[in-house]
Amino acid sequence: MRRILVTSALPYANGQIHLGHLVETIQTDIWVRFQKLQGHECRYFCADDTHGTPVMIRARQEGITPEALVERIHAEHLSDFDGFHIEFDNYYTTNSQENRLLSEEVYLNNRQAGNIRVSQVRQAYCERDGMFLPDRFIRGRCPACGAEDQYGDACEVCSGSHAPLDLKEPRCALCGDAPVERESEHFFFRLTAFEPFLKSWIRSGALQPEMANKLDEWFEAGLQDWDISRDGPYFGFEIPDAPGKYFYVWLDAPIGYMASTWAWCKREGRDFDAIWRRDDQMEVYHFIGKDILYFHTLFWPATLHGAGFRVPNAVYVHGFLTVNGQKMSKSRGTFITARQYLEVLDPEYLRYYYAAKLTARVDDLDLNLDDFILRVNSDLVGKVVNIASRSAGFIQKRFEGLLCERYPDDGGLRDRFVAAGDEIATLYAGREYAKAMRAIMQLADEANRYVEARAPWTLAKDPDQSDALHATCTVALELFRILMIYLQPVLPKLAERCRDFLRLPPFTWEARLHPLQAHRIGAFSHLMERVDPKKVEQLIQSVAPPVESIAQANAKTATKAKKAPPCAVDTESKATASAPAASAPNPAPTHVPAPSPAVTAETIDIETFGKIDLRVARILTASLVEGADKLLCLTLDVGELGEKTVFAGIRQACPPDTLPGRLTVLVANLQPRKMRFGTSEGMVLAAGPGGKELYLLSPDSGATPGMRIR
RNA sequence: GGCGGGGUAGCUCAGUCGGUUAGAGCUGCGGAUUCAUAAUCCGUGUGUCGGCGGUUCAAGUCCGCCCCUCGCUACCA
Repeated sequence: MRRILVTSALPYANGQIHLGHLVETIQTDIWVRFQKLQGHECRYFCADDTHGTPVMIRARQEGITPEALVERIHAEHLSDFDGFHIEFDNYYTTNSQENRLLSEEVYLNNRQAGNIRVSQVRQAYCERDGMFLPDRFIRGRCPACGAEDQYGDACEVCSGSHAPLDLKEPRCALCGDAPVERESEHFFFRLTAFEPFLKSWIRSGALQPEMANKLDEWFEAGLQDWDISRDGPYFGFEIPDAPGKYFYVWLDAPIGYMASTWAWCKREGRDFDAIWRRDDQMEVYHFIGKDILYFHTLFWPATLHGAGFRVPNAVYVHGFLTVNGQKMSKSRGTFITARQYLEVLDPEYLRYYYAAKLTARVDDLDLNLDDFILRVNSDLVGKVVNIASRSAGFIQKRFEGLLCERYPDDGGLRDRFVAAGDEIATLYAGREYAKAMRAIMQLADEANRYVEARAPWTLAKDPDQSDALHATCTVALELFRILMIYLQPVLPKLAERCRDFLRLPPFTWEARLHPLQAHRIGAFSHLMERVDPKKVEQLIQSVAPPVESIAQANAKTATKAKKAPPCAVDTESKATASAPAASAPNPAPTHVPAPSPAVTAETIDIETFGKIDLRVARILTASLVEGADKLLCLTLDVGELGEKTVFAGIRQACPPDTLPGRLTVLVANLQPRKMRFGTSEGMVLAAGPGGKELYLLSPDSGATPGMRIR
């Protein structure tokens, strides 16, 4: 029996779990469940990544302590993962005593070994907020191209990068004050000293070949020592012997894997040292997204090694999730949270769909919702569940639920099913789930062909053929049982329902070797419903952004440089699109909520305002939009500009019959936006938070359609 | 700008060291069947393998240039 420890990356404690996180946790969970099914001891650990500036700032904005914020998010994350049947052995938090002690130990051991050095660093400091500003918390004019309002690290317009202190007219993203330069002492981990170690670790087979190539690129470019300290105020662990200095969140985040293990060890009475201090007791594997490769394949093994801990056996990297071919983004309406999905759809649909598309490589994975419906329905309901559905009835009605006394001659079909298990196991173990699913579906096809060829419905009409009927259905249910064993890692709940129906104890991989004989099954009931396309449509609607923000996103895109650097919204999706701990710890403003209503948006000059062509418009018609529950289709009379068609997300607030004849305000020069229902040629203005609370703007009487508003 | 990954049938993807008429699943279409959640079974694909050029007896598969796309990168992890 192997002893295996598995982790998936730590989700950041600021933000919800979304379908991108789930690529990773589902991939990991399938692997873990498979190993358990094989009879190995396999433990799955994860935690929330809680420290860093974004959490601190958000807590401040919500008026609560970071600890309270982190606790609340922890509960949300746990419930989301649970909803998708992710079975952790422990889901912990990096803001724990275990994590503090381990972080200190990792640091002190490294310091003892001479792997820590101290340097002075000049940084932007905001005197009003009393803190050093991470790159993404400084905004200003790009030193290269002069573009306004750029982040401290990179320009979205010219895609150049720069030092935060080089920004022209810099200001604090929190309060708007100009930051000052201030020098501070920082602690650096001597990553450069670990190059030989890292190179040999990589060659030990710890990485997929394409990722090893990526690391070679980095080696060629030259490693840099790693700044592991941050000045207070900072939500994190204070560094020993260095008052006011804190561990950078990315130092203690992966240590959370160990902390989670430790907490579990205490609970279960297991020996932590045997797991993390020696590498002969347990294999260790990390599942991560490609965005956090750097941390897990350079810093992490190096800090572990430098501190005298064991290093992971392998790091398995997956790609990003796209939705309908596009990166996840709120403005595109492709940003789907775990919660939103669970409100309308069965989690096992998604588990299967992901499994059907996951490989051992780092390719991105596309969730194509049309494909999703077809595939799940066809494979799971049409093929697999159908086998049971079409044979159980006969067993129940004709044989009182009893299978044949001895497993009948099936021409070697069952033997082939059993034998295929070896290859399927190899595919699971190698994370080639897509190939495993294909192999299983081929078996399902065979089973259906078998039933077809034996035509039980014909046998049923002839009393003399009763034995043949009994044999046929016994075989079909046996084949079905084997298929469900193979699918259990992916579909644990369906497998459970099948076991209830077949009246079987929990499956093991070995259980496939022993056919059911003289066994009484329970009554068959629907094991799985088909995906309802209406539900998928409902999901799309629920994540669809309001028309206004579509237009905004569109306008933003239009003004962006050709190589479209991420806009604020996109940045967020990018950060969260893949995995977990991801970009989060790198203090990105992406996790700071929109400005509170008490603060105005960024100041603009009159010229910028002048670019917006606001017009008085008369609403001619207002109609409901088929298939959309928030939209109204308006036709507007805009005087000299003629008539315009606009889709407005105001349906919940404005009964369409109250609108015709009314005057309102139109943004006339907004870039037209193609929507599923037609093209929207502008946007009408309304105030309020949305939903039913929306108030359409009107001009005073006397205004006439087409008048410019200024 | 540099580097890297992609671009193969309506959709999602395979295509090993270059080699017979480029494949699979799903969809669509035609037929069969009716036990089954309108499920199943049989049959059915004339795709400029992103574009152009080159190497070769032979290229989706190698080389060059270009286009599109995603990502990495410029003391930043």
